[in-house]
Amino acid sequence: MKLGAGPPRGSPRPRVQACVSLARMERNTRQRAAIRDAIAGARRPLLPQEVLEAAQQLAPGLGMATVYRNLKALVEEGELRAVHLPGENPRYEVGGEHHHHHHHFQCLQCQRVFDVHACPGNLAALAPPGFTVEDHDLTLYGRCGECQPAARARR
Amino acid sequence: MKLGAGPPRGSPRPRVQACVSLARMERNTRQRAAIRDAIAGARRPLLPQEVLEAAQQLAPGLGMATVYRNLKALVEEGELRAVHLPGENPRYEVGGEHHHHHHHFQCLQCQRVFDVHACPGNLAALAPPGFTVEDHDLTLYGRCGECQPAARARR
DNA sequence: TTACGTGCAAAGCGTTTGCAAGAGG
DNA sequence: CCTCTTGCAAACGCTTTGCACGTAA
Repeated sequence: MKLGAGPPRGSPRPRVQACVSLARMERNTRQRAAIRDAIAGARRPLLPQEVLEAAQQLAPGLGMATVYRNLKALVEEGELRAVHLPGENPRYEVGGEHHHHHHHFQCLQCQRVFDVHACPGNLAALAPPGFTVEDHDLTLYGRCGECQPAARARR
Repeated sequence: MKLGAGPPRGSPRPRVQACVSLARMERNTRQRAAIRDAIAGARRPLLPQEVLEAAQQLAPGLGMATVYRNLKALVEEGELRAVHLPGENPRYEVGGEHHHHHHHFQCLQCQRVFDVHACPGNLAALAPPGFTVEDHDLTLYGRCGECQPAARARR
């Protein structure tokens, strides 16, 4: 039962993009196009390994290092978004700057993830005194429309 | 800029504890006590590395492998809870089954994580129609009391 | 032509595991 | 005394990086 090392949880939370060490990736390469198309063509956030497999069909010989380098660059450019779910490796989906603040819903039965565009808002009051709230992440868990049990086994 | 491998994001969300392959750890060892005390004495979820450093003061010679083995066992026994924050390595805190529902706050400056005992509640309305909400995870981001900019460094 | 991007392989890092020595009961 | 637990080091798996070749512009 191996799990392996995780993703780069290193970088804490790049809320604001500093202008340092940006891997711009300005050239239009065959590999870069394949990676973008692979993600754009998926209906769900993809893991790096899934991106590799999908993009390799468009760009044979594509290597994992290139996938990681481009994912990182595309996220920095705002063309992609990293989707971090608790306890899960990061996935990647399309979503630019103009993509508004939203949250996610994960079905406890089918494990699929959905966007939730509603937001509870003003959560500043929840923090302890002396703390300043600047942002938040919210993940809802439950059952999606397709996984509603015949009866209802709420908790 | 290395980040390193991540934690075992493998298991999605162990809502219910299955009775398979439990690493019981039934003996009362000096190391096990040190690890439990280290976590119980902290006011926030600790990273494995932080647990090691704290527990080593109570049990010199303690190794990281023992920390991981005991963390895993204590979580399986329900004595500890793993705290998964988006894009972060897992942290560990006390909290059995009877431990009440709460959330977390991560300081964008010092990266430490604190418990938030408040809860916005009734988030069921946020989900799309036809979806059933059973639970949620909420993470607040901002600055903790000690990291308030110049102004006042409370607490 | 020339700097940037790619591929490969090796390094990094957090986590897990094999194995022999150590300790609880 | 016997088994479970520990500590060390190697193994693991995902991600990053060094370097030389390939290629967009």
